[in-house]
Amino acid sequence: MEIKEYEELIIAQLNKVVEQIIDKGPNLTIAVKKGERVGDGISKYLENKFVEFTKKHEYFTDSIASPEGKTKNPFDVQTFFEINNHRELLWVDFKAINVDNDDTNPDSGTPDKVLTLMNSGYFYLVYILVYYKGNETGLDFVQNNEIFVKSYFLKDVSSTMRITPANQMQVNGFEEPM
Amino acid sequence: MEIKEYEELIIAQLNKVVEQIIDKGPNLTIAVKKGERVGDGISKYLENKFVEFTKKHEYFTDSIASPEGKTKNPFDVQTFFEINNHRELLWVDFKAINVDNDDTNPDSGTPDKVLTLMNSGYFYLVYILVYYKGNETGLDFVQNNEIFVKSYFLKDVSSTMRITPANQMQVNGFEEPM
Amino acid sequence: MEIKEYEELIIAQLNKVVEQIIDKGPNLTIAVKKGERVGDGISKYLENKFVEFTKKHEYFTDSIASPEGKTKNPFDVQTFFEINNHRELLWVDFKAINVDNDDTNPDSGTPDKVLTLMNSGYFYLVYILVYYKGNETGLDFVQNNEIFVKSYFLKDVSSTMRITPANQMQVNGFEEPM
DNA sequence: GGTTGAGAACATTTAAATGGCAACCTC
DNA sequence: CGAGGTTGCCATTTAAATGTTCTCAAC
Ligand SMILES: [Mg+2]
Ligand SMILES: [Mg+2]
Ligand SMILES: [Mg+2]
Repeated sequence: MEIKEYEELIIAQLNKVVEQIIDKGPNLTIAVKKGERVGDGISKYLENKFVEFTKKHEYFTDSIASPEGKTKNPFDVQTFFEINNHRELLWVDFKAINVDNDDTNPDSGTPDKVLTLMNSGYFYLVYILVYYKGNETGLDFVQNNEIFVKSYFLKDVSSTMRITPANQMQVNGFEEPM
Repeated sequence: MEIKEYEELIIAQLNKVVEQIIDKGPNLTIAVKKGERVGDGISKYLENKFVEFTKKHEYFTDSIASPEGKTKNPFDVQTFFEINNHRELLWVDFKAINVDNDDTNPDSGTPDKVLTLMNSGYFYLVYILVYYKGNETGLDFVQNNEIFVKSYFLKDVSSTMRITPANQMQVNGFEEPM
Repeated sequence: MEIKEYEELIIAQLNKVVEQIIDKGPNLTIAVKKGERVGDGISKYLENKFVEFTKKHEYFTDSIASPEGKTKNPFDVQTFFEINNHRELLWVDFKAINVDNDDTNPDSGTPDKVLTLMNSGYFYLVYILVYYKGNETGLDFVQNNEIFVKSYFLKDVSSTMRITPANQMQVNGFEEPM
């Protein structure tokens, strides 16, 4: 299999898992007041669900969520993508975007962890973006450009990516990957 | 009145307002999973209550909460302390500390806003610390060293205060002011 | 001395300082792609040089550059113009214009830009325009209509001008608008 | 005198928005 | 061509934890 197909398969499978999570539970009871940001709670929800939904999966194995209380953990989910005796480690970073706000440029991880990951022989850091809106009692996952979930690899991030003084990669939440 | 007494009166009155808020509503329905940080939601709650509780107040007037959606606003609450025809503007910054966590060193505002405030002829930036713990359905405000609320002025902050690369003042949440 | 002459002298002296800066270093190693803007970098360069070049100066004293990171700072450089025991505070704002970009038009376009800003409530005293072009390794300062530097003297800063707690400039204001 | 442990002090990382400004686009 | 609005790009600020390093005291 070509590398390109292989990578596309990973992305497609990740999208599918998270789409299923959203499909089974399209709203959460996490309250969102206007202008409030609840990324932390949404991420924890998706992390746990991801692990649950990949307990038995055609491609993903050994998924773990970011450990409780580890507020500086380098991944939200770690999982392995397995195909034809090849086993690829993935670090997933969820981004939860409130589409009622004007714009967003989330911190996207320290660049240092890219090195950590590569030194351990792996490569793939993946962002998974989800979109939401507050309602009276909590929040709904919603579509952006007709999709609920957008996954892409750090290696494909837009060239407008930059490093902030806090040593975080940063890229606009609506910027297309390459 | 001496400056010292005057300042002590401000602090005592601030503590009293927030103690009353907590007394009337000692728990919130904001869910706190272990290791999660819900400072944003707690701050918004306290901001609105502070405004409500100082609508008619012996000392505080014209309180306003941080405007909705302004995620970069320099204060959580702005209020005026009035006594003997003297009117003092205060900028309040709430800090919500989860006592189940090991430690905390919250970002405490950009140092640049100190100059902004001074240029406009004012001086008093106040931190108001509250403590909480998650429970099954939400959170309880709790005591730390037998107090629910600790207020102090930026000018009295511990000398261990430092500036982070993100241009935020930082100080340990349990550090005593001078 | 007439006001008009006085103002012309200030402008002439400002132009001279910046012309000297450009003369001593006619190119920078700041990379410029077409359509990109590097105003920030050029401004920082000119600010520091301006302070350096007016350390000992016939007319300018006590020059300071804008504090690092303060985007809301009302000036790029603050300096004092001294003549005959008269001391005038000047706030300088640099504008860097890439002549390769589509909008650039000599003479009339640029002053309009400046007036627009002024009408929208900005209050800078002097704008100093410099022109540049990208090259292979960085950028060159260039002439526009045979001049390297163009300064516009806008209007006096009223003594009632101040920065409000909401971080806005205000003239003749009484209460803080939010 | 060196080692260990504890505590203090500080650095780093995590959650995601708004705000500013030059360049571009449209009429 | 000019005016006005929009877009793209980046900087800054906001929510609060853990983790590392240094210092000092006790053994
Ligand atoms: Mg994440
Ligand atoms: Mg606060
Ligand atoms: Mg400028």
